[in-house]
Amino acid sequence: MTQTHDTCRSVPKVGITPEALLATHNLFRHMTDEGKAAFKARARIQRFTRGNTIFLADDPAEWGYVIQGGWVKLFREALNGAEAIIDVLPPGSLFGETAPFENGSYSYGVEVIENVELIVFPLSILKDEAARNHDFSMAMIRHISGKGLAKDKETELRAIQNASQRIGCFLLRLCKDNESGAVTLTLPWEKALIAARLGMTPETFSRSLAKLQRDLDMTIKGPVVEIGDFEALVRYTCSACSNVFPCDN
Amino acid sequence: MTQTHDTCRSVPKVGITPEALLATHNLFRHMTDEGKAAFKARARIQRFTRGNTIFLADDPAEWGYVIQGGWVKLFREALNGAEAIIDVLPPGSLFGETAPFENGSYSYGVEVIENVELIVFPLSILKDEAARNHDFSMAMIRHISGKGLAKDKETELRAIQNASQRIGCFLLRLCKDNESGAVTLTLPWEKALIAARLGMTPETFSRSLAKLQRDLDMTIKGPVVEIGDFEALVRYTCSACSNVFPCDN
DNA sequence: CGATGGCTTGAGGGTATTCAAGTGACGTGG
DNA sequence: CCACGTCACTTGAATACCCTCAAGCCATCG
Repeated sequence: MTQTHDTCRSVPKVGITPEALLATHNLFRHMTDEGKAAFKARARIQRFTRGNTIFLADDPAEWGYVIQGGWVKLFREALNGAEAIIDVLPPGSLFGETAPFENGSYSYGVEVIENVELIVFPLSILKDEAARNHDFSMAMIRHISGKGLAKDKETELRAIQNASQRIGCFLLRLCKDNESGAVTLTLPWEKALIAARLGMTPETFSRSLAKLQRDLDMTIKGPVVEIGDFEALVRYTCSACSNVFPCDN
Repeated sequence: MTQTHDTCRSVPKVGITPEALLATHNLFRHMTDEGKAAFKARARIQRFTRGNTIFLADDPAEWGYVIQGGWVKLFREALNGAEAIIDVLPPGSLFGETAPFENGSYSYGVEVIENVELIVFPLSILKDEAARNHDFSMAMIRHISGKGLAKDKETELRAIQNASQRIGCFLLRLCKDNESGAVTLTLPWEKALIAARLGMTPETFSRSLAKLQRDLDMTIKGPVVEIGDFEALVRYTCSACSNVFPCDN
């Protein structure tokens, strides 16, 4: 019954091969054979351990990355040292890929929060591909637009939801759609990291989770969360959002 | 000396003609002659008065808009009535244009905050143009990427800056670059709206502005702000940001 | 066994919010 | 011309929310 840290928090390690990526990914699969060949020839696997910095904001952007396993955080840092977490990315995510279409520099820094394995590839491949392959450039438009949508929703949530509601929202998104009644799920990362992702301190996270436990029918044991009344959580959380569950993002 | 509301808050009315837009705008100027002809044939001028809703989030997206004069706010609304202001757009801005590349619906609502005059055009023109014109699709990638960058910065500022710093940042962006010493400027909209745009209540805005007046060398008379020591304001504000003034956005 | 790391809990404080009242400018209508 | 209402804004008091600093718990691991 007692699960170890590793199993209970494990998230599907994607471990996708460059070949599979090129065949299935909504962006990469639109590349020409020529581009795919270049990708296969030049893509490399890199590993970084927790705490390492992959790149910093404003670094000249030369490489794009696909996460095969592990987690990274995207952040921006103020002159006074304060840090804003833009996002936390799970396996399967792509990052750095929009830089060549912005100003040629990364717009955020990336740090490893759980040992990662990455596919690294030169951004020139994407840029060249977009320049010559119209189908790919259309896919890139959809790709970037989708990111913009997600950012708008993020802005809304941070503006409107309080700490407990943000946690509730996070939990709901961990569930498959159309759950009801009692649900049990496992937090995918350290609580401190979820807290940062949700824009709060670990202490606030802990207290707000305790509040959810008190007010709604929930039980938390370590990383395992039992939601007694799924609908109640939906009511509590989604009242402070423009979408009702199940929402798409 | 006493300026009326209208003059003191007036902002350059762009009043750009569809022709000029097609010739100069970073996105539109990449259209084919065919697309430009379609635009000219089908673009219309519309006027809306303050308080009117142009469209709501999740409405099917059929029209794109260019602001010739006036101001609008982009917002998302939660079920409980809370409203998150995504952005406030000045004359010259484009909105609704990314919807056809997202899911075909607008991702935010738009409401008029100061009587506007808009160029309205069918989004099918953009979609068709992107489908057949590679140059245009590349321009669209740059266009959307730029928006994404701005959103990341916005996230950073909301996370890191306190109310007074956000106001300071807002004031600095109203200034032309390379100001120094003493500067006088005029708030472009109602204070309550600026407050909402900056993610705070009107009361907090008022108090935080008073604090700036106290702590830095500033004087506020109605919508007129006198900055006594520009550099001091820069120091105070930009310490909580990853950019130093003058920043680009 | 002690050290460590993840997490929780407590106390105290700061910032922003809400609710409420009040001011001053402006316009309207008697 | 003045009374009145409206609107934008300010100010005050009480409160909610979250943060910081600090201590403590507990499981894991060397």
